[in-house]
Amino acid sequence: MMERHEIEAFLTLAEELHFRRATERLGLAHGRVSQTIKQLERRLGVSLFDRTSRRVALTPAGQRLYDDLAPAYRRIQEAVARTIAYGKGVTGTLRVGFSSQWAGDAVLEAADVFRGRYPDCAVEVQEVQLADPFGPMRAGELDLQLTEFPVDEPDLVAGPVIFSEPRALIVPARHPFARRESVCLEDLARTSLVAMSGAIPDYWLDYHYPRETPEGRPITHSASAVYWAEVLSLVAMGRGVSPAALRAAQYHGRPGIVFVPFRDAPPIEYGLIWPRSGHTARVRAFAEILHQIAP
Amino acid sequence: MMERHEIEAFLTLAEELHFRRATERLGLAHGRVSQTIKQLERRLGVSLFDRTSRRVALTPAGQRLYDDLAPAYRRIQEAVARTIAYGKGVTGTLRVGFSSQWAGDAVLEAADVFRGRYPDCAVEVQEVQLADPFGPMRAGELDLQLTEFPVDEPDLVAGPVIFSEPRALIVPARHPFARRESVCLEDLARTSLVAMSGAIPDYWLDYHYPRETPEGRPITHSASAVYWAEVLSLVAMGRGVSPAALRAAQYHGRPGIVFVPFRDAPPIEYGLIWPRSGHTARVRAFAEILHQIAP
DNA sequence: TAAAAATACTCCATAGGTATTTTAT
DNA sequence: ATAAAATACCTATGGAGTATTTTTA
Repeated sequence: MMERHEIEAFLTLAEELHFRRATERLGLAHGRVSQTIKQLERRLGVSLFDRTSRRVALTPAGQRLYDDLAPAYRRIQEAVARTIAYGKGVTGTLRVGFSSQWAGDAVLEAADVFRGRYPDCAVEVQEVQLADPFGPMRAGELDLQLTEFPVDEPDLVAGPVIFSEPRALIVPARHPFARRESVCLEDLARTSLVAMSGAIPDYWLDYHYPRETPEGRPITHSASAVYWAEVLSLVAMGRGVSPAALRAAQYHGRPGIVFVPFRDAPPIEYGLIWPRSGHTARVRAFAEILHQIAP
Repeated sequence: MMERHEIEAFLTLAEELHFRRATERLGLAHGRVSQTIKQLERRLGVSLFDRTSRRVALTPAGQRLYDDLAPAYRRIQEAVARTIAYGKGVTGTLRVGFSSQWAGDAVLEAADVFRGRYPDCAVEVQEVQLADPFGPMRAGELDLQLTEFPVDEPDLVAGPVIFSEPRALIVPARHPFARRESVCLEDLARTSLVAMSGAIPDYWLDYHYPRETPEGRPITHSASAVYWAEVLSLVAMGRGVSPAALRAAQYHGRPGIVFVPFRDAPPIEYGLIWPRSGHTARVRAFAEILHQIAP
């Protein structure tokens, strides 16, 4: 039979097709995977990889073993994870929120994996309005939320950044910027912004809808909106421009507006937040999955 | 994750529900399974078995782990076995013969298992006429044959006995023996035998259709047949009696004949034979399967 | 009190680390 | 000439063995 370390060395090498990378992925010392695979091949009596010092490829026998082994081993890993989860109490219901469609996509994908791994724990996913980003969580309706950073609230904890999105400026189609390849933050001084409003902390508004440029020029705000769709409408009506994630173009594209990438604005960062008193096993489990699938 | 030895200890204990038996089945020293399970439970953070010194039972978590783990681990074992088989060259086509229906049943059952375990090796099964038991093999048409012993041929190898069947005497329905509960070998002196004929060695005929009883009385032979159906017909016509496996009654019962068990004849033994030069990996693989499922 | 599981302690096989050599482009 | 795989050798973790103690029906 195959030992755990042999299975992992084999599967990893079969995926990487590169001894050094496989060894590093497994966190082992140089040469270890080479020895393990060699020993395995000796014992099974088949060569599993064709290799020179420049190229590593699966033999037919190796390919077949990989096809059979990979799903079975994954099932074992999941079974063990479920058992550990059972011990840690990953049961009940986990309610996860998201505040933009692309964050929602990531959450739904993670929820699928989560449901497979922890069948005793239900997951409910719901959207959170940007106008009141922390309301549902403070009302106890959410355990976890994937949302735009920065978040700095005394009763909430923010995890590490999960992913980040380049920023763009949404401008009316007839606006002079609409024909540009890109804009820069200083350009904001020559326009006025349509911002969000609602139960949003000042530090968040200042970050996403600044009042002055990096060089200190003032940025005027012409209008504010409670719903995201309102922002788009106001921009389309020529009432101003609005910064947003470039990726929003794919989700909220409509006639009358154009997305122009920023060439100097830092990307918008997205991460998980949860109540300070709510760092439960289910929250940790979901956060771990999201972290694995996000990059 | 779980190490191989942990998986095997867990699965075996889950099946035996008894530490000593599980330990013995695994061929380990006393106490080893206890320690392994304890360590596993500590690491997973769940108790997998409820146990006193009198009773061992799976916990719900243990039951779930078993249900998930057992099939996945079996798949890994099969994948590894297939890979080893591939290395040993269990590929191509294996042709297996049998010389009676009940041997055929065993061969077909083994062929099913074989096809699952060695998908790269085809199996062909065919019947061999008793009148020429070694012809097809000598003609190169068969790699392996499950047949009646004794077999003692210079160019063929006989493996161990796979199974054996009690003997009976087939008599005409109107024959005085037909009403008996059983017959003995000495009774043969008072009848005459319908025997097989053909390319059959003398030692085989003498064993199955003796010329004298254990006490030395002569046994007359009244007729001979080339096909087994012919033997039955001749007996039904009252031309004589014929020894056979008692189990033949279930396969070849027909009006006009009665099967009467022997109370003193040794059972007929069945085993595998193969060409002396043909002890290939496929032959070994099939023989091993047949040996496992036969008893 | 007897059968079974748990525990304490020892040993050694081997997984994993470090350093060097070989190979192929 | 160089990057990568193979090899040689060493170390130490932990799997397995032996002996003893604890538990419960």
